[in-house]
Amino acid sequence: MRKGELTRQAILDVAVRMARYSGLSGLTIGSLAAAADMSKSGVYAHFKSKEALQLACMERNAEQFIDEVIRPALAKPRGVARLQAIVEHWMSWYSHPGGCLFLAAAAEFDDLPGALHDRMVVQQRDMLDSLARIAATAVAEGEFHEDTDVFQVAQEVFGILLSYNWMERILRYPGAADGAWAAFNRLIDSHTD
Amino acid sequence: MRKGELTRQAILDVAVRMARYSGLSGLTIGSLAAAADMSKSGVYAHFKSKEALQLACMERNAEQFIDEVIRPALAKPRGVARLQAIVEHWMSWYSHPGGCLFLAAAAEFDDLPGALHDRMVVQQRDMLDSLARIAATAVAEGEFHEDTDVFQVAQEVFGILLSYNWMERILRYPGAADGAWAAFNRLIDSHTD
DNA sequence: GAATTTTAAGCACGACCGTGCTACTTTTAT
DNA sequence: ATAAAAGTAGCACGGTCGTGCTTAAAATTC
Repeated sequence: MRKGELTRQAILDVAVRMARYSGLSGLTIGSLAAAADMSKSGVYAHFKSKEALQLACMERNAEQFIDEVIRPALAKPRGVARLQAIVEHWMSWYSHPGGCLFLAAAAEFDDLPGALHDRMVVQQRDMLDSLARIAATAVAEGEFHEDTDVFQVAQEVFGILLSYNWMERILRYPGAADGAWAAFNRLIDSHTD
Repeated sequence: MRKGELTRQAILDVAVRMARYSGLSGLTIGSLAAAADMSKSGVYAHFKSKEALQLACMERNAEQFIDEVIRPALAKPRGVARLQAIVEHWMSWYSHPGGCLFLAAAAEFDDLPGALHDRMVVQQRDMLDSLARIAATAVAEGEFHEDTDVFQVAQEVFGILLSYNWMERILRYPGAADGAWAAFNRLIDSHTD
């Protein structure tokens, strides 16, 4: 019982790493088995279907995101410092080899029905909510104006992150990070004055 | 000779529409043939390979983008008005059924080598350059400060567009458009004051 | 209208897909 | 140590993939 869970996690680690390159749909059980040094049926037995495997990848990826982005940010003091911390770690997150699986999943399933789509939307909403919640601490601490729309802040911060991702890893534009921080600082200023 | 080109274009129209949902990798010749009411080999004969078909889709999509986004913007007077116009049409572009093929391609090929990746990067760069070039007209017209970094503006505008796309079509957040325009206006203000 | 080129379908190929079943080996519990 | 359970591989299935070749129909040119 314990051994099984162990290899299951090992498989998932490989699967997530592969899916960052090929996407969740591009992931195949055959190539995954080869990469994990197992037989196809050996891998398959751990997930009752391909869709279950894909969903498990999404969950595993979300756990990693929490570990690498959310938790480090929550360790910082509430307010702007925490907001800056999450942006910082988020930018590092984007530089994972193969790219961000959240973004890949969003592009893959954005207009297709199904369980994968639904889970993806929930995860995206959770990520946005994390940003909004942290922005709210800046309001509570008196750093942001009382009437700040924290969802607006979340949307704009997310935009900064997304365009950073594009400029950095697709266009390989050297000024991507500087540009992102400049935009971020102006955003903060406009809400603190 | 003429009839062939005609059906080729018809096939491409269907292909692009399908690829908006499934992505360029998810597009298969079998399903494309079915959707175009042709045999697999009939479709295949118009493109010597799957990769060629995918590249042709990218080109066709780019043409449409120029027609629906770039050209309408260029019809507006140089400067902020033109910048606002391109954002407006760009936002409409994103609401195509299935989503934006540029974004899908970027997510699919961002870290994979090959001709599709290379073409995708060029197209993304062209889009960014269009934004920067229009921002430059705002500088030339004296609306933006002399020392404005037009690539910085392009990056930020692109971020606004990307996050709008996410909020609107994935999260279905009703305030997405308002949020995007609020961010846009603040961006303009900070460069004009 | 005849000759020729272009377009499309039929068909077959090897490969790989997701999925199950069966049998054997390894791990766990007694 | 033995019995039970869990994990893994082998193998086979129907299906679809991209790709080519061959042949009939259609469109174009003379």
